[in-house]
Amino acid sequence: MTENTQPPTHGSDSAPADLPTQYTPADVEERLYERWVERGYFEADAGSAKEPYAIVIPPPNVYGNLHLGHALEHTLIDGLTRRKRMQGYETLWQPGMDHAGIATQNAVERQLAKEGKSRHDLGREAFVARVWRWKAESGGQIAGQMRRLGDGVAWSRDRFTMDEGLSRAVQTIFKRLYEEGLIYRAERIINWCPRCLTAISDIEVEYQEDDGELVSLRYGEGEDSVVVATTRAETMLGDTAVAVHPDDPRYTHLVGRQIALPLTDRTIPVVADPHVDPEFGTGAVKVTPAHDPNDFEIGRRHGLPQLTIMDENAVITAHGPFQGLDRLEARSAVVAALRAEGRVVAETRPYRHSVGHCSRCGTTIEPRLSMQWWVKVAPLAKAAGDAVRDGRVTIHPKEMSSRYFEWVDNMHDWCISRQLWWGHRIPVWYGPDGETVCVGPDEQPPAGEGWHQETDVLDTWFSSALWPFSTLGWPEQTESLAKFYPNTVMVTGYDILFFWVARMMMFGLYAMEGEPPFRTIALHGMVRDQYGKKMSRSFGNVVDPLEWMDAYGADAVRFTLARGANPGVDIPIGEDWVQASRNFANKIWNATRFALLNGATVRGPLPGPEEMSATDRWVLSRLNSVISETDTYYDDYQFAKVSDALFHFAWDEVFDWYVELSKSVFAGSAAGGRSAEVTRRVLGEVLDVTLRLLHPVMPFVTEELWTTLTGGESLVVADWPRDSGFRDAAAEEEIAAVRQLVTEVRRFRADQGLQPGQRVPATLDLAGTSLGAHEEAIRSLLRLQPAGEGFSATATLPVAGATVALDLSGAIDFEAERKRLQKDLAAAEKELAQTSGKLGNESFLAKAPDHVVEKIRTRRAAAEEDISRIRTQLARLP
RNA sequence: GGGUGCAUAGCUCAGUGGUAGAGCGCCGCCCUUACAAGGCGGAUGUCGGCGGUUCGAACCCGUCUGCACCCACCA
Repeated sequence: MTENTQPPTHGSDSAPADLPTQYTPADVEERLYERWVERGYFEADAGSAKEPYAIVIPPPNVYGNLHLGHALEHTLIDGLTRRKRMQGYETLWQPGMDHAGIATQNAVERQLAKEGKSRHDLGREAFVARVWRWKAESGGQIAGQMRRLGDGVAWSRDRFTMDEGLSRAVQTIFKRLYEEGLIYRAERIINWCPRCLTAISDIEVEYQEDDGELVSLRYGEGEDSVVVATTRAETMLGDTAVAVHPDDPRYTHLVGRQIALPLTDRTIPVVADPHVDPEFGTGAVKVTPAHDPNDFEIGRRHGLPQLTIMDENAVITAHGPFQGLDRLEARSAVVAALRAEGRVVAETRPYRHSVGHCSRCGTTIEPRLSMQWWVKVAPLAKAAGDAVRDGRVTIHPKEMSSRYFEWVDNMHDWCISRQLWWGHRIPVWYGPDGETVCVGPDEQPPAGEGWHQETDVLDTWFSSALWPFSTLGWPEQTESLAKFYPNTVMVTGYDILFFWVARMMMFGLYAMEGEPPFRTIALHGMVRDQYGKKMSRSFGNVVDPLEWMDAYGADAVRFTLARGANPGVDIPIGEDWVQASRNFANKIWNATRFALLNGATVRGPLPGPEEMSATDRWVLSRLNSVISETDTYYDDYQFAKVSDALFHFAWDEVFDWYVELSKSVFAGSAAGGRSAEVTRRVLGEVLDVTLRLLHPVMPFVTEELWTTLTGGESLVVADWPRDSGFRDAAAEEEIAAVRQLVTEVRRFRADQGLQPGQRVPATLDLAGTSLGAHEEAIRSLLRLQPAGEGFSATATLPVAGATVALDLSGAIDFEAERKRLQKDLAAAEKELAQTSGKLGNESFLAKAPDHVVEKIRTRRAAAEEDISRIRTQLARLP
């Protein structure tokens, strides 16, 4: 590794030609990642005396693949942890995966379906064994993708929500909650997915506007009849009442009476319930307590029977002609039957309304009465809200807090039981005489005739909620737990604020004696396509990050994502943008290559300010500003700004100007006394620091270049740069003047149609400016030739206090120049008028702060100068 | 029905009171010996509409319009 670390000597022909002219990610990524892992850089030592910095990975679903959203999340987490590691923290990026109960089970069931089998053919045990086998393959894929991305995770600590330790954690907390009455079993209306055949929680239901039909039905006869409306006509078979508002005069005569329910031989009561909105529809509501959550509540209030008319497949079980029909078939059949009886009032009407769908399979949810396990969330949610309210936990960006509170403050009890096979089986045993025993991790389940374990498993988010401490060994009081809990930051998408973040807060605070699971929640947005559209399989705009990494390298993908990552805001990304980042990586590569070819070095102390030229002092002044800026943005999770600041500093300042200005020094033509030695050292310094600053976001290309440039061991364990405090405003101004001069003359050249490479005889009068030292550099950048004998200027440009006289050999296009100058003059005159207007305004002078007035004065002076300069130039034109 | 946010260059977005910015795209000229995945130069905006506050508004206030998202047990 040290062969190519000797900075080559200037002028040597054996300069490091071993660096190819283009950066090829495939040549370095795998090699570097292997090296990092082998050397254990990413492992975290719980026994270390260093201050801890811990982030847990939002565990990817084990059955899945990493998509761009993961790539974003991992880029941000990796960036944060790499920087902190460089800053000397004991850094843990905890890896792991989630068993993703329902999603994984569905995926494996689909697989089985292809073989013509169902999970019931295998039986529970064999099915679960099969999922485990599949987990081994699929999980390996995800790990591979993470390595490709460069994720600096502590692989030795890899965890899985279903592994033994985490299962113990689940059992432990379940038992505690159960014993404290915070977990209970109750029969209620739940969201039932008739395809997945399980209950799901409220947040697993996605509401969509669906087209349905609203049917108005007449119940009862004559005076005693009432019209109700429904979009789910089949549920009328389970109606056990009609409800009206207590104060509704239209129905007072009916309250308490029985009316006939069509299609059945039953009569049902009319009840008065304040829940009914008299303004809505007819002001009368059919009540189906077993199939609608509202009706369930009304039924409870009035002691109504709960009549279940469908089975778990949403097939009608009620006897009669509808038995055996699916709910949708039954819907039209019921409407037809009612119509035949003249019960349908007016025409049915198309009706767009919000309908719940299973977030896993899209099937329409069927509210269903059933016995389930619940977490009583009120006390837990209260604590979770308070931790943010009192500032123990901070949410970034803070606007997202309101969403968090909205949910935490209005949370209903959490249905945690799932009628699935893949997941943590609920540790409760039922006895022959109706006993119920909750079994802790180290306890033997009750033995004997008639005992059996609950068949339901837990909601997958139950174990995810323990993630920040279960991964650290809880319930054991491990060294890791002591060191890395609470985690420093939770980096995740705002879409799982409710699913996951709020629940980690609840369980973390509960299990860890009031210590929240993390200090800060940093929320990122969703990755979208280049037009800002959501990526979805059905729309066909989903991108596999691996494809882009193959084509442009991991750094390019990472940099693109980071550059778009404004806190909490969605991130559009297109392939063009990844290309642009790849170009940036290549630019860094070549700038470093240039530096190496010219003997840039990091050895030896940095020369003192007095030994350096203004160019050197300028770039170092800027460098230190950028270090400080980078820190500020990182500490505020402003990844877009970090990336943007570094991009512009590196490209626009270092590569475009410092490197260009140094060329004349290396060419040995710098007459202004710039020392090549000093320049080599400063260039080495600037690149060294810039590569360090970029490393968290672009780990591969920076590592490869930095080790070559400095001979250092690795950027992963290198020190993070510190702002030395060095600033040189005078040098910054001086270089700004050089840039202005060069740019303006270039513009003139371009306007005159001069070939960029064409050398033009010229004199450069820098008297009266402080730019004397830059003469050679300016000449070289502007392709100016020394003016020989008999030089005669055809164009003279006063710029930035200097004068450039050029011999264009008669090629000058005076008209074009006159036009341009006139345009500039107009702009300058407008500026003068504007600034003069302000300065002539009493109120402005009286009320504006001094620095603003001063600025306007400066602008006016500049405008005046410009005007006289341009007039001079115009006057010189023939 | 509530809540939050957004409307700025062709596209995607920064910019919270003092001369309108970036990336990509576009136009022109160049293979100038680190890089054509490059260099240099250029064009482009009534900062969604209307009012108000202010010496001064993309920015603060009101209002209108159009989007987006979240929450909610509207038959």
